[in-house]
Amino acid sequence: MSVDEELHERVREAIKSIPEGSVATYGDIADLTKAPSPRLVGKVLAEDGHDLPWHRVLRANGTPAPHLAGEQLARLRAEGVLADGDKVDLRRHRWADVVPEEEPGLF
DNA sequence: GCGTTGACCCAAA
DNA sequence: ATTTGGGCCAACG
Repeated sequence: MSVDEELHERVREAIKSIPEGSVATYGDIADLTKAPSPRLVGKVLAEDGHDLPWHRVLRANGTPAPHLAGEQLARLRAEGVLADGDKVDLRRHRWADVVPEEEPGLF
């Protein structure tokens, strides 16, 4: 297995792990999977994201990617994730609960 | 090796 | 809030 393929799988796994009603940013996934860059996450989704809950992946500011905005927002709305216009409340829905990162105290 | 093109991110103006 | 510019990584011609 090449490193590239493992990364590809890790990214997919991470996205599969996003619980319903929660969302994550490309940057978060990239960080969790140790991806070299968030762009790679986008590429993976573009190529092999058809069977993944890609609609739970948003950009850093809480807005979905331009071309998917309509579909993505519709799906999220169906899961109970309401958005103001195109922006989703990351503070509310961001997937940070089950992240295995060490928590430096609080705040 | 170089220029282009992305489901990106951030800081500054 | 929007635009601009820089950084980022991989794939393609």
